[in-house]
Amino acid sequence: MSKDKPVENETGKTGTDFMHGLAIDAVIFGFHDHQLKVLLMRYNRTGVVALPGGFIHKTEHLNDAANRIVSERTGLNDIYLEQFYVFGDYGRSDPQPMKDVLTANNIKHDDNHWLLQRFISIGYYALVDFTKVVPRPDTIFDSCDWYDLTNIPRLMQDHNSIIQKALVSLRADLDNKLIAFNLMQEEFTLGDLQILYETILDKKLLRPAFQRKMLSLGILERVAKKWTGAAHKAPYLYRFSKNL
Amino acid sequence: MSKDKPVENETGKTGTDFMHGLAIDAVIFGFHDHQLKVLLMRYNRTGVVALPGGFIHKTEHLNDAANRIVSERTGLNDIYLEQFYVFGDYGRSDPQPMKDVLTANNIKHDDNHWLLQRFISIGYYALVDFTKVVPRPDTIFDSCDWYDLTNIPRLMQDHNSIIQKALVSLRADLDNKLIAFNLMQEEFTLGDLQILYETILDKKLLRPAFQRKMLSLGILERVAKKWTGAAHKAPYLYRFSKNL
DNA sequence: TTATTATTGTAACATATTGTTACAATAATA
DNA sequence: TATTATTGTAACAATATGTTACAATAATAA
Repeated sequence: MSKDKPVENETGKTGTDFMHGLAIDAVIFGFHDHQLKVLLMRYNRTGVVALPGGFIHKTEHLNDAANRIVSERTGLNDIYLEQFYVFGDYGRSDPQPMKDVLTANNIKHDDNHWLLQRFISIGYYALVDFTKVVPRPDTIFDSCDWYDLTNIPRLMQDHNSIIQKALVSLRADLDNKLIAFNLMQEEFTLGDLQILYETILDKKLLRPAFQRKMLSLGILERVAKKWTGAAHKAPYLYRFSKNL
Repeated sequence: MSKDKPVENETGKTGTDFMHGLAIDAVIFGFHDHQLKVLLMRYNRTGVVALPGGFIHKTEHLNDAANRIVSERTGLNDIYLEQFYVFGDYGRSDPQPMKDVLTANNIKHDDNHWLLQRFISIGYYALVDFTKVVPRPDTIFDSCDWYDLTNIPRLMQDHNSIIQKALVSLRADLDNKLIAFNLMQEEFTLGDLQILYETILDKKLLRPAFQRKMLSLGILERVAKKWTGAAHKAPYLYRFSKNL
């Protein structure tokens, strides 16, 4: 979980510290300004944009690797993470964009370089508090930033379809697991929460039914404080109750 | 998808045709005699029992590999398969049982043999028509048979917990996807179907509600024929309608 | 101070879904 | 032809969800 200078090993010629042929790609969702956001890496010289990802150390638990990768990019710990699919089609990874990046980074490589071989990639999605994230570039890509989900550029390899599948999984999980709160700040109004749900599900919800449902879950704690606001009744603030 | 004599390569010393460090484990569910069954491999000499599994050819799609592996063990094609989790803890695979199997099979190996290294395993579950399956052993394990889910022995590595996780996933999918039919024969009564649901979910269901729900799905086709039976009203036979 | 305005919290009712009881319709057997 | 066991489904009850309505604010403007 080093947030310091990345070690040489991570891009070295041998890469002997990592398992080969296996990668993790992370779809890190945030929510801000009525928009779902995804954290993406960009190599400015070539313009290649990709999902944050990484590899699994030879003695590292898979889920630990996913945590480490997401922590390194966001500066956060204890992140909500969910494995959602394994992308393993042969030929899914066109090596050319990575080749360009390596060249531009002055990393020696031939066509047998392990980063240019076939990878099977395990997809994780993460839900984070947008306001707490400090995006950090990695060894290979030199910028790391939020993109509106509705405005994702053409990404490296099959990363566009990975995002789509992550979104489908997030929607399916929304009703079963109680995970939307991971995208909110600590305290929020039911109105905020409704906008989040509407954005994720891409459909309008009726306020009374939504509030009734959320409150009946018994996982929201009403905070005594109220909102400072505008010319109308102030909404209550809630927080996710850890008492369950 | 060769159902013939397994090729030397599959267990050879080099295994160069397969991706290393990655495996597929398949939880193949069947249903018979009011019981959920799982297909398991056994090496009779050492008594090791394990899930059917296999590896991914270097140019093979991941999902194709899963299909191939399940087809090889069951003799079936067009099998319902679902990726459900990736098992990647370091140390999840105690190499000793596999070592014993290799030794007993007279396969030359030292501790660096690729089959004794760390594997990350992609879990698939399969739903098959029990009556259509012809279980086939593989290169390493010399028998392949059904076990009652309620009576699974101690399995190799973490395979017991893989089965548990598969069952949890199956239960979760049961309401969302319409997959239970894959465990039935072509024609079945609503009573049969209810017993299947009750067995999977491990709880009693009320008949009128269950029938109403199943019929309202609009995916069941009532077959004109009726059941030959006992001293009471004969139930209708249904089949899953492909017209949707 | 007192309307005005916009938005919140929630009651009240309507509709839909699911749970439960009841019973007529069989298909053999006695 | 009665008996028995089980099926198909109607009928009602209990919940859950969708919708309308409205009182309760929190600022602003008169």
